[in-house]
Amino acid sequence: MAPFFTLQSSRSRVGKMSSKKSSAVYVHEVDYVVHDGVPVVRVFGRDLSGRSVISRFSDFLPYFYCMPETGADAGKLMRRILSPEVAEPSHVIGAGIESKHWEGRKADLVRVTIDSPRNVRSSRSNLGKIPAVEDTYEKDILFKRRFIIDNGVQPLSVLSITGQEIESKLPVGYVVEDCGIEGIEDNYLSISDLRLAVFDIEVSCSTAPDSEKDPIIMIGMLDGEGKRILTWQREFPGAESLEDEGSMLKRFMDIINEKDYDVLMGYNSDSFDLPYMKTRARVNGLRLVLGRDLSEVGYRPGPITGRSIIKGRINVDLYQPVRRMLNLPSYRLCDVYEHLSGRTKKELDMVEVHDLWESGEALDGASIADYCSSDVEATMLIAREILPTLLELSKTTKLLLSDVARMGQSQLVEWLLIREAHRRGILVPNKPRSPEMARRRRETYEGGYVLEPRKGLQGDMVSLDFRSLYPTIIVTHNVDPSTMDCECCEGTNVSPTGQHFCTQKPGFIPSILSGLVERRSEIKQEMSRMDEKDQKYSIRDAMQKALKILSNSFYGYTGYPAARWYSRECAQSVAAWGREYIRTTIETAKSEGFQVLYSDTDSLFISKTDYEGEGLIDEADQLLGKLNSSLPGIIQLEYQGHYPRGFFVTKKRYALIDDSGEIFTKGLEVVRRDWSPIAKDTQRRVIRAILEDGDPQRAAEEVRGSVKAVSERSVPLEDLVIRTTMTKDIEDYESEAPHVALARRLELRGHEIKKGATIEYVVVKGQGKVGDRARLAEDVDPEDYDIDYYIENQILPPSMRILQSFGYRVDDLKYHNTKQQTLDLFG
DNA sequence: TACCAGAGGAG
DNA sequence: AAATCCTCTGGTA
Repeated sequence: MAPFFTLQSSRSRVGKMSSKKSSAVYVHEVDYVVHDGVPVVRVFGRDLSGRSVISRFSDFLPYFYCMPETGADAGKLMRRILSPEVAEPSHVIGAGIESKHWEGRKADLVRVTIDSPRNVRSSRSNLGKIPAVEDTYEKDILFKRRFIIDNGVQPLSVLSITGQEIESKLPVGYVVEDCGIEGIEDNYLSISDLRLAVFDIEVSCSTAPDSEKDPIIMIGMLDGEGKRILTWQREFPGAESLEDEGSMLKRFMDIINEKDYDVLMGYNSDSFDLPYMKTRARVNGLRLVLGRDLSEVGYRPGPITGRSIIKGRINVDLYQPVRRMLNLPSYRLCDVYEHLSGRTKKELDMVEVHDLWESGEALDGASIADYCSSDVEATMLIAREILPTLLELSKTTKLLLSDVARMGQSQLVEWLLIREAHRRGILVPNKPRSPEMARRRRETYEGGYVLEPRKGLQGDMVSLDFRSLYPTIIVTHNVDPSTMDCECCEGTNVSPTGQHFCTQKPGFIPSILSGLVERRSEIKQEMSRMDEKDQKYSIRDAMQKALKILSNSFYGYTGYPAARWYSRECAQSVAAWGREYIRTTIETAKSEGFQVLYSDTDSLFISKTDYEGEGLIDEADQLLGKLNSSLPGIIQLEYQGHYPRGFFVTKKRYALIDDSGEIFTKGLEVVRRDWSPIAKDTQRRVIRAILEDGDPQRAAEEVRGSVKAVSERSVPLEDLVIRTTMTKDIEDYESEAPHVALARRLELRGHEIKKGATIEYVVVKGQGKVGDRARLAEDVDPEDYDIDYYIENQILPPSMRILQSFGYRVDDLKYHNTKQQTLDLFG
C-alpha cells in the first residue's frame, strides 16, 4: 500500500462502533450532497424487509492524479503539492503516491485528495500548471460514479452497510448516517422486485404548449396494481376529479411519495412531462416534490435534451432507449405501441385535446381520459419490452439504471473500461481535447468489404455469416492499444495494415471483451435448451441482448474520436482483418465450385449449379466445415439461411424470400423512412409479385395500378406524404433541399423547428423546384397534388429499379390504358 | 452533365 | 456524442 499523508485527520468510525448496526440494501440510486463544505454520498434503496433507506457516507472524498514530468520525482512533487502555499488555494487535503499501469509500464503518480467535488475543477487547473506536473488524470470522473467504482458497488444488487439510524422527517423509510461498507453481494433485483410506475400528462393548449399559461388537465399513472387518472373540474368515468390543477399536482405527488416507487418512467418525460409539471407546480404556488428525500424535481440542461432529476428514484425516460434499441420508422408513442403490440392506438393532437377539454365531449365515443389511459398503457408496454435489457446493461456495466438509460454505446463501453481499469490498477486515459479530437476526425481508415452483387433474379441460395466478426477478431488477435507493436512478438500476429499484437499477454480490451463474448455464447447455449415461453428464457434473452449491444460497440468505440481508449490503428487492423477473412472465404467458396452472388462485410450469399434445397444446404454445410477448420481462435462462420428466390438491385439493396415464405428486404425504398407510402406500397407489391409468384407481369400491373390511382387523384393525401428528418438546425444547412425549404417557410409562419424534427410534406403542382412546392399535408387540397411528380419521382423509380432487370421500360409501366386516359381528359 | 450536400440504410 | 460503405435525390453551376 502506498503511503498516504493527510493534512486533516479523517473522521474515525471506531468511536461510534457500538451504536452502529449492520444492514443490507438493494441499491437503486446514488448521488451526493454537500453539507458544511463536506461531501456526503447518498445511496438510495430498499432494505431486505422492503423498507426504503437513504444511507449516507461522509468519509469518501474526491481525488485525481498528477503525473510527474519525465524525470521528475513523484515524492518531491507530492511534497510540493502538500506545501501550504499550493495545498490551501487548491483545496488539497491529502496526497499519496500510487503506481499505475500506463503506456506499457508502471508509473508513479501523485494521488491528490480534494475537500469537495465542487473544488476539483479549480484544483486540477491549479495543479496542472505546476511545471513538474506533466498532466492530470481521472479528474472528470463524476463523484457518484467514483464512489460506485472505488467501492465496487453494484447497482440493483445488495450492499451491506453499517451505520446509525437517525431521526428523519421522511414519511416512509429511514436514514442511516455515518455509513461504512461491509460487503457487496451478487444478489440482483429483477424487474418484478422493483416498484415501478409509468405516468403521462395531458395539456390543454390552442397551439404549442406553453407551460406558463396552458394547464395540465390530466395525469395518468399505471403501476403493477392498476391505473389512476387524475383530472380536475370535469368528471370522466374512471377518473378521480380534483378541485383544480394545483390539487391534482399535489395528489400526484402524494401518490408517488406514499407508494414510494423505485422506478418512475415516462415517454419524453425528461424533456416534456417533468419540466412541464415543475413549471405548473410553480405557477400554482407549489413545488414539484417527488424525490425520495422529499426534494424537488431538478432539471439539468443537456446538449440535445435536458435531463430531469428525481433524487433517489430511478427516473427512466423511455424515449431515448427506444430510439437506440428499436429500429422504427417513427418514434411517436402511438407508432411504437403499434409496432410492439400490433394494435392501433389513437393519438390526439394538441388541438383535439383542447377542443375535447373545452367541450367536455368525446371523440368517436372516447373521452380524453380514455386517451390518457391508453397512453400510460402504451408506455408500460414499451417499458416491459425494453426495461429488461436496460437492467441487464446496468448489471454488466455496473452503472446506475438511470444512467444506462441515457447513455450511448460509446459511454457504456467507456464506463465498463473505466471500472475495469480501476480494478486492474490501470490509469484511465484522458478524454481528447478539441484539437486532438479534430486531428482524429481527419484520420480516416478503410472499413468493410462489399462485393458487387450478381444483379437480377436469383434462384436457390444459402447465406453464411461470421458470428460477431469484429468482436471475435479483437479477441482472437488480441487487438488493443497496449499490445500493439510490442517488442516481444515482432513478425507474428501481424494485421494486414502492418501492426502486430502481442501473443504473450492478453490486452485490456480483448480480455474484457472475451468475457462478454463467452458469457453470451453460454447464455445462448442455455437458451437453445429452454422453452421459449419460460420466464427464465426471456431473462436470458435480455442478458444476451445486453451482451450483444456491448460487444458490438467495442470496435466502433476504438475508432471513435472522442474515446479515451481511441486507437485508429486498432480499429483499422480489425477492419482489415475482417476484409481478409471475408475475401478468403469468397475465394474458397469459388474454388469449391460455388457462385458468390453477394457479400457485405461479414456475410455472403452463395449458390451452386445443379444444387437446390437440401442438396444445396448440404453442400454449403461441407464448405462451412472446411472454412471453419482453417479459421483461427474464436472466429467462426455460421449457416444463416436458405432462400429459394431473391434478387439483388445494387450493393446493400436486395430482397429475398425464405422457405416459410417470409420476405426480407434490405436497403430498398420499402424500408426507408423518406419515401411516400404510395411509393413504398407499390414497390412492396412489386417485390411480392416477383418473389412469391415469380410473376413480373403482375408486378408491372401493380405499378400501372398505382400510376392510375395517382392520375385519378383517388390516392388519399396521407399516402403521398414524404417524411424527412432535420438532422441539423435550419441555419446550419448549406443546401436548400425540399424539407429544408419547407422548414424555412414554416419558421416564418411562427413554427419552431428544432434539430431532430420530422418534416412531412406533399408536393403540389406548379412550376419550379420541388422545395417551393412542398406543403404540409393539412394545407393541401387533394386537387392540388402534383400527379406528375408522384408518378415520375416517387412511384416509377423504385419500381423500375427492380423491373428493369425483367426487361421492362418506363413506358411499359406508365399508363394503365392510354385511351382511357385520353377519354378521361375530355370527359 | 457533373458535382455536392444530405438522408438513411447495411452490416 | 460507436465505426465505414453505399445508393439515391434535389439543387446548382
